[in-house]
Amino acid sequence: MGENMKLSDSEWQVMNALWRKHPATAREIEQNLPENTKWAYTTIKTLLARLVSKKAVAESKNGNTSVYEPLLEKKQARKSAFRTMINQVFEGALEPMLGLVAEEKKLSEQQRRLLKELLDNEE
Amino acid sequence: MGENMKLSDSEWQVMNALWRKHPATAREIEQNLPENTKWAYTTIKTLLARLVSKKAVAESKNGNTSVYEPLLEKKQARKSAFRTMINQVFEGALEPMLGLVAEEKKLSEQQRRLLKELLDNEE
DNA sequence: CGCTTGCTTCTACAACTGTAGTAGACTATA
DNA sequence: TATAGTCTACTACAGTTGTAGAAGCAAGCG
Repeated sequence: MGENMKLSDSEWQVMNALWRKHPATAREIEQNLPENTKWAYTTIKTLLARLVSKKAVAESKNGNTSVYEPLLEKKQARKSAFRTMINQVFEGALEPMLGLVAEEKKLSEQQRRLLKELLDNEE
Repeated sequence: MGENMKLSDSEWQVMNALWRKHPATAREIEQNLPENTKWAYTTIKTLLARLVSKKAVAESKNGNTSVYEPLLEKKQARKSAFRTMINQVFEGALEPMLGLVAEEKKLSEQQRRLLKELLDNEE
């Protein structure tokens, strides 16, 4: 079944908004987009239509208004994007990616130490 | 300078081959593509031309033959793809991504334990 | 009832991608 | 020198993506 779904950058924005709150109308989705994302309303509708035809989103009517619901699950989508990246960007190896994680500012010393350890007794 | 480089799927394949061995001619790159990737030679040339115009790759001539060299560094490219994914797919948070890593088959029990630990003493 | 508002469906259109084919140039070879 | 092989530079062309405008229809308002 529809697992190997490929979302474009803009589609991710919309899906993220929809996962955040759903079911949702296009207007509500608009509200849930990141601050810096300002699209014409019809742009959002276009993206939604594309997602519907991909079967990533379900559309139903409440009167004249469309109400959207994710069909694709967030976890599923994330996992698939993650795998794709590991394969394409890191040529299938987790370690180099974890190496980048270890460089992240956000980590505490504690975490960084654990991650190092994890990577070390790798080789 | 040119850091926020965006590579397409096919371009990643080419860059990976080029990083693996360089400088390289188009023929050599062809050799270094994954087994399952069989492109017409001119397809590779087209992709290389696009990468050259993006300044991800440098082209020089050896006689009549073009020789390519990466300009974009692998680590740089990886980091940037990684960041993009964290932001777009994981909405800026590392932990859910590490959660996926923890589910990976490839990890040893040992590693998985460390990763869990790392994630736990998070919040 | 005509106007404003809000939502919908269609249509648009350029840039980017995936994937080549073609024709011209040069070289080694029979 | 005619022929085959290998490059290169151009051209092609459909599908995807980003981003939206236009026009049509229903509901509330004055």
